[in-house]
Amino acid sequence: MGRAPCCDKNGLKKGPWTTEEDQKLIEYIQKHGSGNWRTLPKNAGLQRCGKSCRLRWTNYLRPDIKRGRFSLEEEDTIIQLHSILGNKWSAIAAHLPGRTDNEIKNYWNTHIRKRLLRMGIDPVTHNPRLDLLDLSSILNSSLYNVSSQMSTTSLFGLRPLFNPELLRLATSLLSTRAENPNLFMQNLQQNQLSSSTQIENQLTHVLQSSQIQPPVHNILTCTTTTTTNTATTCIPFPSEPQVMEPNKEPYPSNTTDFDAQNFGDQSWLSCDFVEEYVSQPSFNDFYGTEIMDVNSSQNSTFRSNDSSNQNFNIASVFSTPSSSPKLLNSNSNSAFVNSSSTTTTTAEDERESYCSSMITKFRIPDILRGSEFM
DNA sequence: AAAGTCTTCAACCGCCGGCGA
DNA sequence: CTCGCCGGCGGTTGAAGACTT
Repeated sequence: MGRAPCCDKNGLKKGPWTTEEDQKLIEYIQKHGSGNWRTLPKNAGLQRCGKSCRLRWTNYLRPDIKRGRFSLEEEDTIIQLHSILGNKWSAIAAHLPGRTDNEIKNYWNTHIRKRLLRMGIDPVTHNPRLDLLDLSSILNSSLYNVSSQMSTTSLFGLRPLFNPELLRLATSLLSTRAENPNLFMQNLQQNQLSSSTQIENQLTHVLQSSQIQPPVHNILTCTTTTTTNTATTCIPFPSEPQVMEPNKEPYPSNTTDFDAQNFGDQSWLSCDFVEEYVSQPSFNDFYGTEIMDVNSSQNSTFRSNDSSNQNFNIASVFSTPSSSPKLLNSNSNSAFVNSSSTTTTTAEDERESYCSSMITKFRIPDILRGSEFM
């Protein structure tokens, strides 16, 4: 049996709303509330179907709707939530007060999604697009001096660290963050150490299951590019967390390509897949991500808003290629933005850089920092 | 200045799940 | 239990404006 249409469409207006129609709808809802959408248009004197009225109200006329460009923080949140929730726009919108699911969906499709694609990130999986990466150059480099035993899955996406339960908990955590930031931060702080340890254990397990010995006391690096303005996230692994002093070089500054090196007790899991890599305070404020900025000018600046934050995470084990042709398949037809440091930086570029750093940092381990996941 | 192309986003469409009769 | 209604959701469309040639 076919379903009856939501409303009789005969004689009902479609298309853009006029200001008069808007006014009628607003006045009616202010008086009577937004109860029965089916009968609302008739009662309000509108030649529209109830669905259209509801859409107009929820997506445009509602007084609590925030209009205007999305802030970096909002973008940040959208990307994070999308990596967890996928295209659950209403769920994402629930975490962004004043933004509608439709608006977020549009913004994703017209801005963020395209930007991720330009940066070689699959907007669906939030992983680097392997088809755009020159895998041979990566595998032939000194990256993970462990021949080819590590699977690309664990190599790139840390997917093995993910499981549905973690996803559920991550969602829960983010809800907590939105609803009660204080509680969220409290939970984070209470569990920093255990989280850190357990993440390391998980990674160790992954490595072992891949028949790879954990690179204790060695620096595991990728071959660096000659691109300027390179930044790298370094993760002590698996030694104890440590604090990097600002402007203190964690490794020889004149080294741009270092294979397994021993730096005393410091063990680093580092990566420099990304070239344009901008640390963003907003993100660090929340996740406490530690970023090591490795400029070819030999200034290795450790950026952290909070020097007391001794957290380290396994985030950004893989950063994202955004500008270096070396890492992308030159035969690819995909659009490619070469945002070298000599290029004039636009607002969009900045967002792209921010997006790059953010999306990279928001790998699974960032989520795992939350106590609830352990 | 005009034509063509691209981008944006409000609005529509169809499907789905919850709920009550 | 089944059916129909309703609200909500995600995917898609297309008009309008912006941009390029």
